[in-house]
Amino acid sequence: MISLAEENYLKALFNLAGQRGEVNVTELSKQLGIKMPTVTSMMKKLAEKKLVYYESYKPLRLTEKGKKEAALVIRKHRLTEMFLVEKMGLGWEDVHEIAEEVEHIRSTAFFDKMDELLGFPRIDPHGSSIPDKNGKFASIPYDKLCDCRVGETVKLSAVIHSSSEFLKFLTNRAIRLGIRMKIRSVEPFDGSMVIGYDNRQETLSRTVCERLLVEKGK
Amino acid sequence: MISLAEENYLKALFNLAGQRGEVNVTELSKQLGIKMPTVTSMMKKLAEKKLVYYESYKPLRLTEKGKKEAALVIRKHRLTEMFLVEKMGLGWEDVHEIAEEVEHIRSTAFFDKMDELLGFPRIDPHGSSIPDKNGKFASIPYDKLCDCRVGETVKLSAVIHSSSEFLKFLTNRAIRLGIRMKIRSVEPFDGSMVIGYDNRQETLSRTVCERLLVEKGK
DNA sequence: ATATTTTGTTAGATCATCCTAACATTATAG
DNA sequence: CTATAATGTTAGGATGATCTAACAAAATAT
Ligand SMILES: [Mn+2]
Ligand SMILES: [Mn+2]
Ligand SMILES: [Mn+2]
Ligand SMILES: [Mn+2]
Repeated sequence: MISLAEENYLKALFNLAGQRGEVNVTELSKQLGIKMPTVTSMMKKLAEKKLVYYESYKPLRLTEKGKKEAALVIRKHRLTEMFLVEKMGLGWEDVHEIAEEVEHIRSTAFFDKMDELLGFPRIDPHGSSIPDKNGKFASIPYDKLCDCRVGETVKLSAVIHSSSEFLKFLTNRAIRLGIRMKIRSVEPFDGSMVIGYDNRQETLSRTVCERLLVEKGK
Repeated sequence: MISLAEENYLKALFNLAGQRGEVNVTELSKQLGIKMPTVTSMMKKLAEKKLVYYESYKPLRLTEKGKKEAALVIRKHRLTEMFLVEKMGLGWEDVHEIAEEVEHIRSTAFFDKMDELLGFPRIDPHGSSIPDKNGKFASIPYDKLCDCRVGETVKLSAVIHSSSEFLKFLTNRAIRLGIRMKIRSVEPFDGSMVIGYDNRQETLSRTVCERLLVEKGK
């Protein structure tokens, strides 16, 4: 049995593990807002449960079992977000906090029903992929908007998971998933971009452009 | 802040407190499946928080604050059950267990949205009253089916909250809220009743009849 | 190559929730 | 009105999840 606290550690490990699949204690500690000694001792416990590979002073890695369990929590989180937006009419900026709690509900029937009512969606309201029941991801390789060139037209497909403030900022500018954006210019000085979409134009800071994931040639 | 465990104690206290409003440690312990010494120490904690009146060897009573907090948990529980049945298509026998977990979600926006989507229902799928946002109940005085006389026709309005086995038993016999039941006869021997409803007739044990709440002259 | 900084671990404590064993009080039955 | 049974409390301990202070190892800078 995996506790609520353990589920949050697994999820954070999964989300922080990049390509290399390695996470530092410091990073994980910051992500969770939990002090390092607490993280270390939890890592030892998760290692006993065969969910994490742990060796002193080495980076943390999830085992296959750990990855699967993490993916199942992420599945519950993202299905919840999708359900809250699609079936309950909440805004994409309001659902993450609620999902952070609902993801720990144990009843699989509850989430299976959400899945069914949603028509088995493969992406959540922020454009992230929803793992299947076996914890398998269908990950689409997006590009960051900030890595695109002047003149390109791209489709906004996902936002890097973030605060409700960021999502409200986007909503205020009518920036939402699916829109086509044309890169009009890039300020070499600070990396901010002038973007055209719909019938408008906005200057977006580099910080913003790093969090917008797009598909080229779409 | 009221913890998940505390919420469960408050809810159990509220549900066990009859007219007299008093609950024994033994009863509460049995209801929650938690040993008596644990209950005693939790009562001391809830007393410090002004949620319960506690004196050694005296029956337990909720304070007004305790009643309100309990009612708010019950509100979340019953709204959830209603939502699961009405908006998600689950059976009335499947929702209690899920609601037992969902009731601890802290987001009020989540439950307010359910309430709104349901059109501000006043009863849950088992016929129990849903408290309002201030924890106020509109309690309708039901009669137990077993207290009705031969020849009476009554409307089934609620079932005393119970196991999914009981609810499946009722469903298997097409017994659901709203049906009219006519008491054909009562077996003096064991109190079982022969009941006519729809176009059928069933003999229901006293145990069953004690759990069916009806309205007379409806 | 050493000194300093950053990162991670150990030791020891707290708090919440639960338990069992032993004891105390209250209620009930002869 | 005692003896017994039922009910409730105290004492002491376990586990899970967290913390701070002190120490150790690894990385970095001079
Ligand atoms: Mn989220
Ligand atoms: Mn969470
Ligand atoms: Mn219920
Ligand atoms: Mn509960």
